[in-house]
Amino acid sequence: MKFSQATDYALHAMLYLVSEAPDKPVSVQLLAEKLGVSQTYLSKMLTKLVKAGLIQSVSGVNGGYRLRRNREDISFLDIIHAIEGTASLFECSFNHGSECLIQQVVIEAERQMEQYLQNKKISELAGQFKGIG
Amino acid sequence: MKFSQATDYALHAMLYLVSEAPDKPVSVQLLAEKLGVSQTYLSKMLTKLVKAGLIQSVSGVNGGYRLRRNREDISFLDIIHAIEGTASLFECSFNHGSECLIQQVVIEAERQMEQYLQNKKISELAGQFKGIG
DNA sequence: GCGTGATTACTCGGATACAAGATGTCCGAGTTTGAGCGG
DNA sequence: CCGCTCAAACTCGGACATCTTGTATCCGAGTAATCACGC
Repeated sequence: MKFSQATDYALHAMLYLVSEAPDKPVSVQLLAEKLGVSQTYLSKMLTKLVKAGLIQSVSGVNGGYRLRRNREDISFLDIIHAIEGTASLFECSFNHGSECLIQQVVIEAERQMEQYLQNKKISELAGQFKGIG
Repeated sequence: MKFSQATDYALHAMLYLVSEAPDKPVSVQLLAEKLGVSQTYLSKMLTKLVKAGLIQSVSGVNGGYRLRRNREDISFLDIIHAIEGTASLFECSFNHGSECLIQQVVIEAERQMEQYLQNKKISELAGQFKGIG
């Protein structure tokens, strides 16, 4: 039970895009260099963000990745869900009827966390962004 | 990013102890039979619960595991922390100064979830407990 | 009946095995821009 | 100067390798209650 490092990468990459390049596409190479991670692995995360509709890819020379939606609309939860998936964090493996009381409690707790992450927009941090390193 | 099945086992085992056997020790064998899981694996979880101080082991014949604390005091968070560990769910892997804004947001979200789980006691479900299967 | 030892029913911990997921690399294919070159 | 071709700079996707973690089993050691047995 831990957030993956991939989520960490994705959040920082999105913060960079929102802060430094609102409309110009940024290449994986540059982004990976700024974050200090490998291009190929980072590109996998960006692909997921594309599939989630958060950013779009621009192919060809001078291409790269660019924000798709309005910067104010992108929440932490959007990014986390794009990488980690939207499946519930808890699934009861016993088959007691249809509903497990324990599962209901844990899922409600999860909902508390997601609600907070939903209301928190990545753009709120953009002003204080001073670069990655 | 998912709760482990071990946590699922531990929560159900604790619910059983709180509901059905407030003071008599229950053997791993019986508990595993009730839950329908392997004894040896379940015993690993129970060991963790012992180390967390939630239950105590009674060795020898007619031994087993028994609640240690007051049943009303045991929260979901206690059990989850005993199995999953108390480490933060998110750790920024970049070294920008000392504090990462992204990390602060995620950790605050995590705190929201934990607060809910802390206030939710396992004994609240005991009344509606109808057995596992 | 009573003490002593053996048996039994438990927990405890380490070693091991296996599968799945996270992390990371490599490479070939497709796409767009732009430069070079011939007419 | 125009149009064609080709190279370069990108993304995209699959295949692969590796490492960690979760899941699970097995076994030997320790402990306490109880049973058996001899006195």
